[in-house]
Amino acid sequence: MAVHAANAVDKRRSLLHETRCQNCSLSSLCLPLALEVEDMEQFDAIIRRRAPLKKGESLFRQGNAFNSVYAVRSGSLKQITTEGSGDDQVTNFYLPSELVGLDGIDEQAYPGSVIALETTTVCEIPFDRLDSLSEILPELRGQLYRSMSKELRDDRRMMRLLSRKTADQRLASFFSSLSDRFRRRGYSPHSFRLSMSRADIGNYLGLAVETVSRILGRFQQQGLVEVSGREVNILNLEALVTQAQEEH
Amino acid sequence: MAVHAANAVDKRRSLLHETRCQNCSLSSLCLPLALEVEDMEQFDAIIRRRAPLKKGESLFRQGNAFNSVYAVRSGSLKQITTEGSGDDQVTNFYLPSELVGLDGIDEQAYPGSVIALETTTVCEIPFDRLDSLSEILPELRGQLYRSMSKELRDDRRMMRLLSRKTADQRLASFFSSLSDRFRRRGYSPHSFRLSMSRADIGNYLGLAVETVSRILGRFQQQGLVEVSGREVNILNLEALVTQAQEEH
DNA sequence: TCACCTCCTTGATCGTGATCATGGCTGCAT
DNA sequence: ATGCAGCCATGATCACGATCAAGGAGGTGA
Repeated sequence: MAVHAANAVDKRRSLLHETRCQNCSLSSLCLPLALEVEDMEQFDAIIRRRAPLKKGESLFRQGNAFNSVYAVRSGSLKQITTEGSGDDQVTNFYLPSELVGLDGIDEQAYPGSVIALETTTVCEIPFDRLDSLSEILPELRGQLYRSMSKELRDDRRMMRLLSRKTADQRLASFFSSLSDRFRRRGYSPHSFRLSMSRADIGNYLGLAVETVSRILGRFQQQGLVEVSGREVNILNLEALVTQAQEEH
Repeated sequence: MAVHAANAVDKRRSLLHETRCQNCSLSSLCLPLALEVEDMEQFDAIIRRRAPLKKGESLFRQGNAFNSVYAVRSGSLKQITTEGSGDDQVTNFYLPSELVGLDGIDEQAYPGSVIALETTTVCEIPFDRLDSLSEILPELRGQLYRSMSKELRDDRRMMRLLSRKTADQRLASFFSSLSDRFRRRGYSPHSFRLSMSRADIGNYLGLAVETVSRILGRFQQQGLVEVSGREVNILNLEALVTQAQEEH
């Protein structure tokens, strides 16, 4: 009987192209990374898989009630916060294994819209259940604290970038950071495809699109990268990292 | 016997001008805000009061091992992150009831130095004990999540400020935000003393000191504020808030 | 009282990156 | 093929705020 029920669940999951945390290639980067197998099953049980988002679709909109956080499974998304009329700001890009929505806990509403940059799948994690589970799984709780803490650190780095770095340094930072994030996820750190437009990049880095274009052109002339549309080849990561960290 | 021990503790505390969370005027803003009386006693028990910091002294330095978070009790502090040689960046100001050090959890080291801007007292909260206590006190855990989430939201607001706002808007934002924070803490939202220098403000907002000075002068001419050294009188908070939010 | 130091203000000039304007490229529908 | 739309590149000009320079205000110690 219990077996039947379990099978039914499994069947539904496989129909939706879903797998379990235990089999997920991202489990070493994702929230349950510190969990033992039996604990991971408990965690897995609270997760809701969602149908893939198509490019341009939103996971949620700014102001929607906060119920869940989401772990990116594949694809990528951007977070956009709007203030007043038409003044959009890209505040984050999310890659696989990253957690989306943590900034909505406080006000019980999402402070920005999150939009898929390509076909993207996410795992939905209802926050009240995550919170309850974090009560009995100290490792999970610790991981949640660490995730939020890391996001705080990253934000501080971003503030430094926005307030003290030149346009060149910002782009160098952006590309070396992307390269690093891809590397950690097992992709090539040298060759990848940007899922976001130049406009998104510029908006995120506090630069005009034209500036992004011009500087990418210059980087290419300097032999740092090879860019063709959204295909990127990093030729000299070393130099890019140096460039990103240089004093004015 | 137990009574004696308790008295001894009380005595030591009062010698150090310390009180308990239960009597603290900030308890409605601080971490234990959601706790019942008996729970607050448990929380109170893990807190270590520290001798006041004098102006310019540091609570901890960038890179120090992370052991505790701190709640500001009185006074104020700034967080500074240094990269390379001499490139300092002020990434935060902390006022009473705010939590310091949450961004150190992830790497078990503080990502920036935190320095008193005036005579300042803090409550030290050892993080491992806080974590343990958050296991049995769901309200405390929730409050911790909310604190971090709020900081994330504030960071996003800061990013928007740094990447899209003019110098005038940044200062208008800064003053209206300060005013609001003072108001919430029961101080006058119209009249207060800045504990940070113009240089600190400029650094924090991504502006040169000269620009800060000039714009404050202009605000004064426009009748928005009255500034004399570090004494601030906000004459037209309304206009300041509008100014801060205006599209370019 | 004076010298000294830090913090702040004000003026003049310069440079980075925004803005405006245009044209090319790519993909897509018909 | 053709037209259209979104995205990207490049050139010309402009403006905001940085930087350089100098001087004033206020506090502190000899």
